[in-house]
Amino acid sequence: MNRPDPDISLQDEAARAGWLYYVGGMTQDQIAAELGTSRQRAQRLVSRAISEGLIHVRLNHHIASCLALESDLTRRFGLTRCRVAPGLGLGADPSRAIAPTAATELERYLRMPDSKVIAFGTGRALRAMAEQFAPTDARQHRIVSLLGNIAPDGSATLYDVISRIAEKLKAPYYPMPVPVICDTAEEREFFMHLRPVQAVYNLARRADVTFVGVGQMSADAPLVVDGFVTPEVLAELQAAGAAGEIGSWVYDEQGRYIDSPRNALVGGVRVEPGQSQPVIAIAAGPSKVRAIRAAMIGRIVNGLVTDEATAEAILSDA
Amino acid sequence: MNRPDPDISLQDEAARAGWLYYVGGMTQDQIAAELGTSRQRAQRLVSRAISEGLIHVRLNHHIASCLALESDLTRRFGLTRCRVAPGLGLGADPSRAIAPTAATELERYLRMPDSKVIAFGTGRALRAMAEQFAPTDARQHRIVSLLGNIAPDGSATLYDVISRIAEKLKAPYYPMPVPVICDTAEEREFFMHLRPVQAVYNLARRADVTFVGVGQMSADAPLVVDGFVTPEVLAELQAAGAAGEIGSWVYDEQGRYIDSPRNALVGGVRVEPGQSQPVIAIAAGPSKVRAIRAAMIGRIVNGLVTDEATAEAILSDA
DNA sequence: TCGCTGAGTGAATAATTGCTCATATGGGCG
DNA sequence: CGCCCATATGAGCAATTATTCACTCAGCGA
Repeated sequence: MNRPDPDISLQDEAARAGWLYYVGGMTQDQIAAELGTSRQRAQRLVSRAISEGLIHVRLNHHIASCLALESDLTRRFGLTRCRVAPGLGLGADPSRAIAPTAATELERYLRMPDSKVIAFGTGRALRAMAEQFAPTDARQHRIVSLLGNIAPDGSATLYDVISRIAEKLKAPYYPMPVPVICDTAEEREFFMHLRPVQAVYNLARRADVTFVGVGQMSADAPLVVDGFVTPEVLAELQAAGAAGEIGSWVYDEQGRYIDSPRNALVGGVRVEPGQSQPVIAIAAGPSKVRAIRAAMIGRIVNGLVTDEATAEAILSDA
Repeated sequence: MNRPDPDISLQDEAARAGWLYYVGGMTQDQIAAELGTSRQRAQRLVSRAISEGLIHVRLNHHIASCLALESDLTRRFGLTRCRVAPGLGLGADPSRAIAPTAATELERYLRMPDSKVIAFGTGRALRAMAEQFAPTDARQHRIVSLLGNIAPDGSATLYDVISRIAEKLKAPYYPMPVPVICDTAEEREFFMHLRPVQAVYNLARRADVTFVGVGQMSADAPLVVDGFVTPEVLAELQAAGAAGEIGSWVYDEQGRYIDSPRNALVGGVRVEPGQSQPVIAIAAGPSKVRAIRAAMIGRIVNGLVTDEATAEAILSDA
């Protein structure tokens, strides 16, 4: 990722190949000639340009049915922002489908010339968004994490959405140096009262805009998959009426945070319902329908980026 | 272009096919299945999505050599903005190469929340830009033309860059209802003193940002190609030291407007040198090198979007 | 009504692309 | 010093995509 020279020029070459291919509409043979290399290599450069996210493809047309869903959702749940991306069909990863749309939404805020505090949760969808948006110089903003970055096993790599984003923007960023989930209430107290944690905490609470993922509470819950809760605890939460989770804080069908000892151990900021600033959920997929709807009912979030199938499901069940 | 229903849903379908193809990475067979149509048709939808500009491809990586050229140009000519797009190789239309980059530049201003007056010249490059940028709701801005829109033969179609842009933005726009080039000085006087013309004129003069094309004065001059001046007049202008033209106003090697009777007949606004607001030239191609350099020397423009080959040529001759 | 035009369609085919495999290269490490 | 692993390369081939062609059909003016 950051070896000094050869990698840089390789990226340059890949970017150029991608440019010639997609913008110039040239064939790989022509590109090979242009770059003075073999067709093989040209092909590999182009595919690298895609896989490394050097090339962006966006849709420049609001498909009517998506627009209709957006306005239905906005009306139904009183949202301030709503974007529905066309679905990619069954079997495709919904996170990927919404990533470009989410990235566009993020860029809206990044363009603003005055300094904003932008807060992020975690999750696949946010990561995909982070990979999609175009690097800009947006150092006027501050990027802050809502969640602790200390995982149970010590590895923090899974959750560095914000560092990726901040690097692309050259903006200062504030990770939350606490465990995602503490072992005891005392431990949580201890961490949350540390001076630097307080600073980040306050920054995150007064964020001008917040982007969050939404976790479902079914068997495939990210909390379980990523090892933050055991299946047993999940069962308890389900019994207590859990419908979804945002930043590890679990809420019920009405979007009210549930009163569980488990919630009391979560490090990081709890997104409070009914905010006036935008709180935008980036989430899609059949298993998340219930969780997303509950979050909107409880007004934990007031904005949504999702895909067509999910939007339909949310509306039809409602 | 605007038949009522079938065309709309066709565009929708094309957009969806393009989305599935480029974002979803699906094969045309899969798309055909998804859309319930033949592979043939899927292929045609995808290619339509491209040709109608529904799909946008952008490069998410600053190629090192382009960055270097940008900073060289900025330093050398004291520019406020400069973007250099990677070239598309010999034989390709340079306007197309710079269009996506120019569109990105335009979008920078469109995102601004407070109302701006944005002025446009004409030309192939601007047209290409207009086709590339993403429609947004930016009705806070006003779009104004620098040039007259009455062509010698009465046809105005070639020069409706601004209406296309304004439509995409749903923004109000102000064409300049005067001839591009008047027959006599009296005619020009007459037109320019009409009340509505005055209004547009004043709007254009105080534009917050201006985008212009740059015309060369060689044998392939756009002024001649488009029939605004005869080859004889061109020869006169060349003899008078003409180096280039912006909005039909002809200037010399030092970027000073030349004192020719021909210039006195041009309808529309003359972009004055040394503006503090951004005046951005969108231009590339070997034959324009001299014209672009002169415009920057004379500070008629203080920003530039061009391609690699042109940037190199401008710097090497300087 | 008829014939024309222009856009759209499927089939066939040519061109292009992506993948696999066998092989080379080169730095790190015992 | 030599081995090994990771990575890059070119060839060949299968899959995918673009284009051409012959045909249909709706719209339209004579």
